[in-house]
Amino acid sequence: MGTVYNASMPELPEVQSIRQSLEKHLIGRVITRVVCRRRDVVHGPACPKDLLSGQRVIAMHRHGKQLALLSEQRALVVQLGMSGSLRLVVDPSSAPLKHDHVIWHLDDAARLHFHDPRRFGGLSPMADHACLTQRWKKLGPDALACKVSHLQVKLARTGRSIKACLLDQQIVAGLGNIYVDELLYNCHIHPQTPGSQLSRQELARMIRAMRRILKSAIEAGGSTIRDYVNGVNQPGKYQQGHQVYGRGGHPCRNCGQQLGQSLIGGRATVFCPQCQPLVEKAT
DNA sequence: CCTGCTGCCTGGACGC
DNA sequence: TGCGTCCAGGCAGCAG
Repeated sequence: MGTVYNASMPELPEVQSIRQSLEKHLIGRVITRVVCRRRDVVHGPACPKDLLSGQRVIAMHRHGKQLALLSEQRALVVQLGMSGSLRLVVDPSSAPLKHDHVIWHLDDAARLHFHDPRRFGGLSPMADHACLTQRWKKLGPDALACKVSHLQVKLARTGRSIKACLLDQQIVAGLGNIYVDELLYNCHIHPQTPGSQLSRQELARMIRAMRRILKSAIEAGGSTIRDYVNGVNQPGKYQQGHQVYGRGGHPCRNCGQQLGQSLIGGRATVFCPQCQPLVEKAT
């Protein structure tokens, strides 16, 4: 293998796995106390009530890569960035880890720890549910619910590469570097293809592939690149399904040609030059 | 408005 | 062994 990656890189499937693993432990619990060990991971106000202290968790939602804990009145958005995780800690004697920045104490004696060594993630308190709705309205639709017509409209007049477009959370929410590369490989589309050049048919194929790939990744519990685990310490298995990510310079599993690696849309990008040719289209 | 680029941040890999 | 350097990437902010 080439580069060994050292981050969990939570994208939609990983965030969904975390949500699914935590939901049953958190919903219905009252947060008795919140300990904020690093103020700067909270964006905006960080009073105990902003972090849901004294409130009952009534739901856990997800949009794209963002999670939200909801109480009766408020909400708290959790963004994992690229190294963030949420961990349910049941053993009352276990000490917090070095980068456990926020700890929620629950009424059943369990705790929820927000851990984020690189601090690209963070927490955003929402005064009410409407604020959360408004925040998520600014993002594109969740990748699992994205419609062909939406992509067609958003990409119609853009000059950006399809890779940059799919990474843009305002166009579609939930994809990161891993799943965009996997998706484009699956669809035989070169990552540098201008977004506006894709036909409705190609976009329809892309959306079907997006759902298929994300769903199987969720079923596999996400991708564990190095140390990713869901909320209750289980790793994912989808990394075994990766066709291109982390395989730059290795043979394509479809045609055998060496996979190319370059910087596209500001990101390290792996693709097969033979299976994903850059098609020049007359304008 | 649109787009691309920079910097934030840590720790694992690698070279000397 | 230890130290310095590079690199990964989501996202906000900024410049052209």
